[in-house]
Amino acid sequence: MASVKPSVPKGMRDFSPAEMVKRNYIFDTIKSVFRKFGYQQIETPTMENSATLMGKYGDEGDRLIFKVLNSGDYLSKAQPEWLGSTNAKLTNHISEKALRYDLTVPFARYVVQHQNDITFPFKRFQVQPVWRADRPQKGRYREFYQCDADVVGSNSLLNEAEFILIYDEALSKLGLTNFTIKINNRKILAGIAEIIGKPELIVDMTVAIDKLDKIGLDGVVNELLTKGFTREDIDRLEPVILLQGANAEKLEKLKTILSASETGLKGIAELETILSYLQSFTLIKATVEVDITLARGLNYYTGAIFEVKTNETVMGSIGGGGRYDDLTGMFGLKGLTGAGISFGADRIYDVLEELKLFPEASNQTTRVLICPFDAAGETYALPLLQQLRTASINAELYPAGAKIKKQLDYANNKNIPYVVVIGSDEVQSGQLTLKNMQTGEQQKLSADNILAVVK
RNA sequence: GUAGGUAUAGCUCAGUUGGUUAGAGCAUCGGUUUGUGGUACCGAGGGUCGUCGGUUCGAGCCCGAUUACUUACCCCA
Repeated sequence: MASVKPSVPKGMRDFSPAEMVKRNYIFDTIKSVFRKFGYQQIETPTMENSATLMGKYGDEGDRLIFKVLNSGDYLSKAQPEWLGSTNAKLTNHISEKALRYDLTVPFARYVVQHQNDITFPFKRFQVQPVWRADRPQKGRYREFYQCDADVVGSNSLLNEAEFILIYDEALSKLGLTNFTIKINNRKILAGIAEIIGKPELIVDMTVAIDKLDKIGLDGVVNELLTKGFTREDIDRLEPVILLQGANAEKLEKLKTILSASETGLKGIAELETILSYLQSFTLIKATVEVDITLARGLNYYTGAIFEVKTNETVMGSIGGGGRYDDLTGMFGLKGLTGAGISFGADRIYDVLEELKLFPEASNQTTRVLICPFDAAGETYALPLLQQLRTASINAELYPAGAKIKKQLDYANNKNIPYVVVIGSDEVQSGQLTLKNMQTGEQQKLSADNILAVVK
């Protein structure tokens, strides 16, 4: 067979042992916080039926879904007219499955499919990879992990307040000290579009004002003009998007501006309720900021929306979420409300790496390496090896036959702190040589004493 | 979908206005040291210079195409 240059597909990555230790540290931290707030873990399959996914993320989203080719000789069943039609239609015939694009839609499917077995409100979390056929760039991959927590069947705004507490606790535990949880409400955005008199352009409006801190006011104005807004519309919009002040202050001003919009006022009231819940709790490190320009792309959000940004480094958002009133409606279950949040674990990894926030000890896995000089030493070492493991000490035995130099190199590269050297002297005397790899000190000890020292 | 950048050893990269046998560091293996690592010294293996074509007496270098990777935009975690 011809040798193939080893490589992985675009936007996808291998993870080394050292990286996995750090990744698991992030996942474990987030999961433990989810559990603390009463969320239970589920998993869903890597692939969903295309029909489950398609149409849930907008046209742009559909384009970014990885489709999986049918098995078997699908072309033999092909009809001639398929080839003449659009790409999308042909795809429907030769691909019935697709890789999951996020965790929320599969979760909605799960809830509807298992509704009879679920006690509501149902609080679940899920940590799995998702795939997007996007152009990769910094902080964007084609395969990446999401850590989602969602609750369905409860319209209480306490859930939203708790999401903020979850963000605060998890990110603080990971060592971040300066991050902002931005909060907005889709109803407020709808109210603004209503007041301007262009409710049908709400999506274009939110996409444009979302870019305020990126392209500035002039950029936003230009984009709005190309999307069909007039000068007068923008004049009315400008005071809203430039709103300054403390959260309560912003909401008071908004009440005046949106006084004619019932929807808008409802959105404001919701935010006020969430903020009042938070007054009974103490946040560890997070700053909560009402940000009217926060939009979020997904079109199924209907109430509160969140986005988390770190202020210590340049990085896109590291988390987001919101409330969606009718996600399960797409699968035939009406009237079930839900809300959820997501952590972008891969981006959090990049941030912790950049800020050097990973704990130092996390790159040790094996605690003791036994280095035998010969086969006799190896045999002699076996009972000690088991004793160490029985005592819950991570231990390994370097197979006999290699030079000691090579064995110590191995211990070095794996960051193993203790080495036990066993040669003919040790076998004869029963006094084994224990070497501390950090200090270089050696001492002769019995097997029992070694256990006590390395413990 | 749009616009740039890059492609030379396992990895990170040098390589002069186009000139003879393409280099370094790291990594690997061996040795100095037959029972002791991280430092030092000596040595070895490893490259059809992404691919195809063109210009030229001569191309790693110039030109064209192509593929892959990458950055930014759109969109998004």
